Amino acid sequence: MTADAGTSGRPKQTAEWERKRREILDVAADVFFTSGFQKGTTKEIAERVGLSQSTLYHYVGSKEDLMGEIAEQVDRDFTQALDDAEALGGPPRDRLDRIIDAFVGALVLNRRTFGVYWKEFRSIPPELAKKIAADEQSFARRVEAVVGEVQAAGQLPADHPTRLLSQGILGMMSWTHWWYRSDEFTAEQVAAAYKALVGLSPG
Amino acid sequence: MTADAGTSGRPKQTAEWERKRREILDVAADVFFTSGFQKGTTKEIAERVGLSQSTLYHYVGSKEDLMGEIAEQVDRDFTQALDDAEALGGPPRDRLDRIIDAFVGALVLNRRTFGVYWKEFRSIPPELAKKIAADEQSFARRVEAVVGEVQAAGQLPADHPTRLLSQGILGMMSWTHWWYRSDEFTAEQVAAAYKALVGLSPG
DNA sequence: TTGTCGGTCGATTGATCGATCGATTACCCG
DNA sequence: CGGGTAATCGATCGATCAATCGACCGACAA
Repeated sequence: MTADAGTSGRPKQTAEWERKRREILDVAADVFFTSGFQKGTTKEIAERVGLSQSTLYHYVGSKEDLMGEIAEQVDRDFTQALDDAEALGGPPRDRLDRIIDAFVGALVLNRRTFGVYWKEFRSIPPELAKKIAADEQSFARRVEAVVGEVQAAGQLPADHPTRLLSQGILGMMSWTHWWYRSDEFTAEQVAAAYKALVGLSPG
Repeated sequence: MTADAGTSGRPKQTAEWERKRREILDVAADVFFTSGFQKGTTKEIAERVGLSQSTLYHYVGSKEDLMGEIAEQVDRDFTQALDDAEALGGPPRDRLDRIIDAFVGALVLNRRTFGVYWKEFRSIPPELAKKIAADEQSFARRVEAVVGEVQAAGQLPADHPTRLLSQGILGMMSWTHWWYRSDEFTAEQVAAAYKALVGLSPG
């Protein structure tokens, strides 16, 4: 991936170069979010960054690479949020509370990036997609484990499969990307409502 | 849309013709679901129905039309499910119960079609997309109204915006299309778990 | 038998777009 | 100044596909 290591090496301008790269990624996420991966053209991305279409390829190996890096970012955000939420320990219900806070927070902060991730999952380079799918599954399993503990503690209905309750919670949160507009509610309000909805203590 | 009423009229074979049309729509939904609207080719659709790419155009006006009709189907399913659920009346909580049952039921029954609807919403012909977006909004408002009543009845937390609770429930249900596999759980199990999760009486 | 017409196909067209190439300019180091 | 390298661009290539066109076939009616 990432047409890395050419023959003589990549530019040293790591300062400005990396900054521009970041900008390209951001713009790409926005373009893919509004137009989709296939319809969003490299020309549009390039021009919004102030480059010609061909110059874009000095910063990026291919259009697919762009998608790949966006997905990797989301992947990292997922696990980071979960790690943070679980690091503090405490009773199961508190951990689930924090997972919801962290997940909703991350999602609201990067609505477009997360949206691209879900809507355009098929456009991720196959190799990378495999790894990311595995990560996502392990993510789901970790959440499931916490939900299971909450059930055992009697704070969620125990007479239903843990997997279903867990998927319900994950879905509730994930779906936020579909309707959320930043001028209506804060991430905290959303998270608080979700926690209340599943019978957890409000934020 | 729907290159309808040409000059002299469409074929009379309404029997076989309509049957083939239906088959094309089904296959298209499947192709779009697995490959996406842009990547899924008319050639693939045609061949899976047993026609040549060009012959497909005797049954369909354009690729966009296919997408449009898939979306209209989902649109109808949405409102149908809601109408059915509300027709019986009764206390708010019962109505919300039935909405969840109906929505999850419809979604599980047509996973691929619903998935296409959400992932490829941008590919719906603009004119139609406007109408469908309006329908979806009115759908959301109707659910919101019921959720509000349930809150008023003290069966959902009242200290959170109705809209957020409603979106949470809708999201939980909608997301099902992302992970659901028919060989693990039935629609009833899923619906029951969702109802329990939001503190409603189990099915 | 012959004419019509629905259904079918292969070939082609036309447009879009990702990616490459060669040339030009700007910048830094000696 | 002057050589090298990064960054930029315009032009172009090559591939993909939706959509059209013209021809053929077979059923059914007169």
